[in-house]
Amino acid sequence: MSRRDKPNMTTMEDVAQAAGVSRMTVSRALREEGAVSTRTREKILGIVREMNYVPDQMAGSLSTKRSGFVATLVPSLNNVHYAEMVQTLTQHIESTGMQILLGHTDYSMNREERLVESMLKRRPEAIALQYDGHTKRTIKLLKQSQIPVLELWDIPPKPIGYTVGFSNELASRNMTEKLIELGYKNIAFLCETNDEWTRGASRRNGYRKAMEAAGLSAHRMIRIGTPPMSIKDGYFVGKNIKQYYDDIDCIFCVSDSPAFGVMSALQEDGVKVPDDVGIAGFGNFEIGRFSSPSISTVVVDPVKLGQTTAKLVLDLLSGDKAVGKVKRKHVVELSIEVRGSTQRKSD
Amino acid sequence: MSRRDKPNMTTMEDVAQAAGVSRMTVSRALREEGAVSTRTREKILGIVREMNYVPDQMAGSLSTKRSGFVATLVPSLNNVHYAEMVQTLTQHIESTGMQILLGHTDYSMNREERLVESMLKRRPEAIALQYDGHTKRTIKLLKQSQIPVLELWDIPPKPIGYTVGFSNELASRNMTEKLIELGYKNIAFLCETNDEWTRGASRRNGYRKAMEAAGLSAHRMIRIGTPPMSIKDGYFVGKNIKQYYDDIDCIFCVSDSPAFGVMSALQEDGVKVPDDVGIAGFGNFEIGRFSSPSISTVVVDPVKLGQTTAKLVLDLLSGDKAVGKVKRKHVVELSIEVRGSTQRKSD
DNA sequence: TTGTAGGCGTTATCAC
DNA sequence: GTGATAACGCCTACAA
Repeated sequence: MSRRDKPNMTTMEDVAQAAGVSRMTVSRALREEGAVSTRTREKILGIVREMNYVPDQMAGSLSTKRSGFVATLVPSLNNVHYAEMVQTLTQHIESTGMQILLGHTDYSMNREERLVESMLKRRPEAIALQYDGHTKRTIKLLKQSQIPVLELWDIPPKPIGYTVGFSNELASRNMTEKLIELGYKNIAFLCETNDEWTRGASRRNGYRKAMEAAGLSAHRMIRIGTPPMSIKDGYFVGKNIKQYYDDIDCIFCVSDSPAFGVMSALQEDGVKVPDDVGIAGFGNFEIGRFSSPSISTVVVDPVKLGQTTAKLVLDLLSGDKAVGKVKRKHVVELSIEVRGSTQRKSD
Repeated sequence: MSRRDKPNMTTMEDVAQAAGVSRMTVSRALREEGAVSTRTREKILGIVREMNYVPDQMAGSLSTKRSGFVATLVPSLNNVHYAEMVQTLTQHIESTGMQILLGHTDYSMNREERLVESMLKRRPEAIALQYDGHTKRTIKLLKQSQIPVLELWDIPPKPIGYTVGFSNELASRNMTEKLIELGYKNIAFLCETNDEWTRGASRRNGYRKAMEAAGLSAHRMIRIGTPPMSIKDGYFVGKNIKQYYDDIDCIFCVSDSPAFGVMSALQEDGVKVPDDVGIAGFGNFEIGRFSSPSISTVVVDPVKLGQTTAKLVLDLLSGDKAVGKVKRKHVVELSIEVRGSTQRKSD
């Protein structure tokens, strides 16, 4: 028998016997569900503490059909935004006694599919995941799961259920317009090669549209590496910038990390930022706030996103009659922050 | 009835009926547990896919007494080290079909206690958590839980069960010795005020011992803020350095973040790093690698730590006869990386 | 206020 | 190779 037997995991029955009552009374006492005399309850709670009894929630859930789980999928934990969002979400969800079941997809739709399936086995009461494209099967599983599905960050073209996010395309377009307004013309866009990453695609589109709307050429597209793009990727591009285009006056990067990398490389080679070349990023990462010059960026607010998501989940699970009327699309605002890396001396 | 009824969540019984067999056969087919004819199995698996049946693992666990969970607690997700460690651990654990149940303590022992209790309700098969002091009750709960307890990162004075980590004190001592070797004498130590954070205390001790061993004074202790210490905290100290001590020639910081902050502030005020003042940090964070100058630091390897932890967990759960002989203390090596911020011109 | 009976969805066990 | 039955530990529903 390869199975580890917990010889004497104390059970509710044990507590009941020690207290001289039935399991039900213990169960009630533990859940502060009115109908227990104060005396009995106190006695029971005393014994519970003494025995360090910890109820088995799996058994409870099986009975109540409420797992107490909210499944959450992010592309990566190793990313301040996702980490912060998850922390915020967790705090709010935990305050109601529920727990987060967390997974990271590594930016892979297939891994996402596997994770969705394995999480669904835990019968979460809701699932929140980043929209970034899903496999057919993922979508089918989510739809059949009978639970609220929340897609986060980017706003999907065809949402499965609820949505909390913003338009990457719009944000990118706004930033590009800002750069144009600042006087840049030969703006390049730096992003990943991997098209599976639809977020990158949205941002690219925003750039392209802004450029075209201003009568500028959007052909300076530099693509390298796979998401998430790193400082190193940016550095490489910076060091070899001439081999891409030699008339660039500004580089808008799909994230702050490569933006920092590009900037460092250019500076090492004597290129002045922002005077010779402007640099902009996306995400408001620490490294762009504290670099010199600091890097202009699109600011997302992961805490806000986490709060909005939490509120939405709790509303949906509240059992309220009004659930049917919960708004399906929730928009979190973005803002553009212009910093030193694009503070061009007027020319 | 406030409870959401999943009207028709398909169950194993449904699959069984559709396949014209009993639940047990479905159960067996699903778990590739030998005794099912190939014909039957294929038929069943076909139906399972068709119906998009997802087994209820809570029910399964109740029966097998194996939850398939490994509980993991870290102080914060918003920290590259912990995030990376968790990702590594997750990947290894997932490959065996188990899942990570993750929580963050926000560096609070009380929050840790609450989390441990709520996780224990899920009957995890093992629990891995950062050692950083525990409440009495936490320790009691962990001991009674009957599952392997792994304390990570720092090595506790009195381990509860297994240990994977390093000695913060030793690492800090080594770095301080290195700084002395580089010619610094009036070395200050910058850390948090909050003593609950034993890691900070260990690092402080290492510094003190190295200084005293070299016949130097360890009185230049700057304490500010609560963990985790931020760039901002460091920046504040840098800006007001004269109000602390005016003869400092080197500042060893409890982490790279404040190290970066101190350095930025000093540089803004015309202090040359490393020539006037050397700066060292702890943790090998990105910001210290890419600052200029780059910041000398103690390098920890979260991936290694995650791997070691995963292997240990899997060994312990393997049901192998040799479990009794598994080593209890696992050490992950640290290294000192000397960078620009302490490359003093010989004097 | 408390207790009894039965079931949640799965698997262990033993019989066929 | 397959099925019937009895758990797993808790909670719902109803009875007292």
